[in-house]
Amino acid sequence: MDKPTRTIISRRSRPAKEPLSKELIIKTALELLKSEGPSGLSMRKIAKALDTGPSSLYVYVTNLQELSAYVLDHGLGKMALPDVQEGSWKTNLFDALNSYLMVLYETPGIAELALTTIPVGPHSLALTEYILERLHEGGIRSTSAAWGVDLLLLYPASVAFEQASRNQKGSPLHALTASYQTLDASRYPLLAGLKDEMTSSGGKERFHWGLEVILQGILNKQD
Amino acid sequence: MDKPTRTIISRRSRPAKEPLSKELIIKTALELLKSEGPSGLSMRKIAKALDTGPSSLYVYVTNLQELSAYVLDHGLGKMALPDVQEGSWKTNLFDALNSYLMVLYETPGIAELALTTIPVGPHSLALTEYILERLHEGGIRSTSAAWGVDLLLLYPASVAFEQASRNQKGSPLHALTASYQTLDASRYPLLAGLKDEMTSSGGKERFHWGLEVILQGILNKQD
DNA sequence: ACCTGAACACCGTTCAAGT
DNA sequence: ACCTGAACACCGTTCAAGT
Repeated sequence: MDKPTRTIISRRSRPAKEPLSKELIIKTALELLKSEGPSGLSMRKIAKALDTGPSSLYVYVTNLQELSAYVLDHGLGKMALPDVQEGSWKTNLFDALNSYLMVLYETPGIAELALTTIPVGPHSLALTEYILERLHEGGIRSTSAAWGVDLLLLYPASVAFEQASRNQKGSPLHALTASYQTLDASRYPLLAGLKDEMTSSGGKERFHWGLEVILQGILNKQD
Repeated sequence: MDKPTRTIISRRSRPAKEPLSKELIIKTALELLKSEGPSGLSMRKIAKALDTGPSSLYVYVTNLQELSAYVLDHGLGKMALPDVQEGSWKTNLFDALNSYLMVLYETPGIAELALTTIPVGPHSLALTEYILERLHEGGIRSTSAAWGVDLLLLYPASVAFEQASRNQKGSPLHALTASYQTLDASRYPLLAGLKDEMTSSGGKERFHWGLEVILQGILNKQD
């Protein structure tokens, strides 16, 4: 996350303005994403925050898409992957994915990136590798493992993103809730009957349930 | 929902230019989304296609977000939900989700909407209700059913969206593939070993596998 | 009631020009 | 080599003004 080595440099000639760098751009972008949400992630806003023009950023970064991938990975740096020595493979797997979820909750903009950006970068890869290791320990390997990771990573991202959409005030949540309230019970009887279960985010319990479902399914399929 | 009464009007005075309407706007928007992809879904482009200014659209539609929800639902109108009389609940469930997937494949822009837009509207609701019915037939109900639908709907959308990202040429696919090729086998040994399975889209087989996993998981969890 | 022009406040990206 | 100003080609949304 932090690079404390940098602070030692401190040339006297420049008062506060650090020189531009890829690292600094990514960090600034992530801060903007945290403070302003998805719309904060714009070349122009990042440039302004760094006190330059937008064109200056293109020296360090190819385009916004690439920058977004870096920001995603940088954000994932906060994850805590549990010590392998401590618990069962399953506990560790769940804890890792929970840590992933927490990062996505904390900075909802990252959840959107996780869903729409292809995760390259060391932290994404480390998480994937970690999950593959746990699945391997649990006896799940090869194709099952490869396809399973996808499912296991997708779920937290979508849960976090849905939450984020729900918390936006201007968003279509109102439309959704309104629509569920108005639900024509004769046309959609089951949906109408389950509307409370569907609308409620469900919290930790629901998330855990989903992971269990996926994992049980994977285990079941290969026997 | 739909106002079919309108078609009867047909005044001779206007040669080809239909009068503006919510329906027409949604249809035009969907065509643009099909032909130009996600960037085609813009108020200005829709307006231009309808030979007006963007401000005219706001008479019929609150904003782009709301319009997107309508476009999503309109696109889902092409789904074919299998006749309940014919097959087992499981076959019907899989066929319905496959039909959903096909619509999303055909118009990749819709996949992105499915992932980022809260699905209100008759066709979305009909699909949800249909799935709940099949699950009910299969003995899955209440909370399991409510939470399960979420998982079952999420999966096709993400599969289609991933595919769409993969097929974009300018996209980070290159970066992904390159990154997977360059994968440091000593740092991420399992990932490196599975890179072919992970990169390949896998097609129908993989999709079916994923649905089975989710369904098996749900069935397993409630016993 | 419906439509429009023009404006406001934004975007990403490029490129010639400066230091 | 690095940075910048200015421009290009776009956005969504609003609103006074017209018919």
